[in-house]
Amino acid sequence: MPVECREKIVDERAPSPIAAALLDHYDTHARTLAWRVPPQQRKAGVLPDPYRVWLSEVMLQQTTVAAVTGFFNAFTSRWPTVEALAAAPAEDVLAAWAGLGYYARARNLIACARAVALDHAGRFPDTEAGLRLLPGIGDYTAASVAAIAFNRPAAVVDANVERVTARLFAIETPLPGARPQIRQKVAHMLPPDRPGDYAQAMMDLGATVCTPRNPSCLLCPVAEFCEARVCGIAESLPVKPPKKARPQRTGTAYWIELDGQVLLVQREGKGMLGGMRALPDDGWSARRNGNAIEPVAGQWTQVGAAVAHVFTHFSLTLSLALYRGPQIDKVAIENLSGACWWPVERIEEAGLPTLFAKAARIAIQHR
DNA sequence: AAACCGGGGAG
DNA sequence: CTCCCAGGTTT
Repeated sequence: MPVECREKIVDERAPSPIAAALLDHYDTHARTLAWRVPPQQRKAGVLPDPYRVWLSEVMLQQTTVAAVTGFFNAFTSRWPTVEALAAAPAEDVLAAWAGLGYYARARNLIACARAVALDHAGRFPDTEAGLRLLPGIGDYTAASVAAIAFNRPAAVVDANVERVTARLFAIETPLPGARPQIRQKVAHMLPPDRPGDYAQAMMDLGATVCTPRNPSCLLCPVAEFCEARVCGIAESLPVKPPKKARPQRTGTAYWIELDGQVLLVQREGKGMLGGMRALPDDGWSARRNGNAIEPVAGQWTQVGAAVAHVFTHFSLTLSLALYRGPQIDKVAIENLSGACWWPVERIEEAGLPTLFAKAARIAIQHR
């Protein structure tokens, strides 16, 4: 990198002109999102409901705005308050989460709602440290709820903020090693009067302008301060560690239908798709292929390579086997762990994760 | 520090 | 196809 690129563009001791420019841009270009208060109210100093901020932040963990919006609206319509969510049966909440992924979030969501309702009289802690103690709330979520819902001066660092900050200061240290430096920069620029808007302004910029590929530097409100842009290296930042190869696994799921009902199981509480309803399967996992052993003896019809599905750390080719009889002894089959019969006509309401929802769709076509 | 944990949209 | 997303928990 040329030496002149190392010169600081901004005097870090003064109130940050970067933050000021970000806030100005946010005031006119903020995204309209379901969990935000309307601009009119926001400018009048109205803060959003902490329950809605928390719920949105948990849903948004490693998940795009587009994927979250429908789930957020469904959850807040059905459970308008943290007390309502805390009082809901866990299986209802897990079923409502089906399709959103990372199901440990849903399990922690329930635990957190109940902790807030029972241990905190239904009020979310209003400090970063207090929030950080709750299940499913890590450094990022604690900071974001503290800043956005309570206007606390917390440094909010998500993947957007990492990218924006790495570029602004031309930080070439690979992630995650660069995080302490990034956090320091974010904290140093933080405007004490508007921490929540500052956090959201950074995230909006990362989502709409300072994008991973083809950033729109010509439209960027802080382009004049951006060291990476000056050096022509914006698109190459932040530097990320190399990804690992994804193993390919095979497995089988089993469709056992009798009298208009299909046999579902509830998966073990932890691990892959933990706690979710599912079709019985042959024990496939990220570590190994399934054993292809049918759960009960009988006549089966194979639907080979029915579903191709990609998880974070492995790919799965799921075969499907349909039971053809003879009539199953219901008492015997119900000995399968977590087994229950579910009406096929209401399969959409079972809350199957996407993998099994795909398999069910194929099974219904082939029965 | 590294592994584990979903799913979908963008390019 | 590859990349990445308002990360947290566990080992």
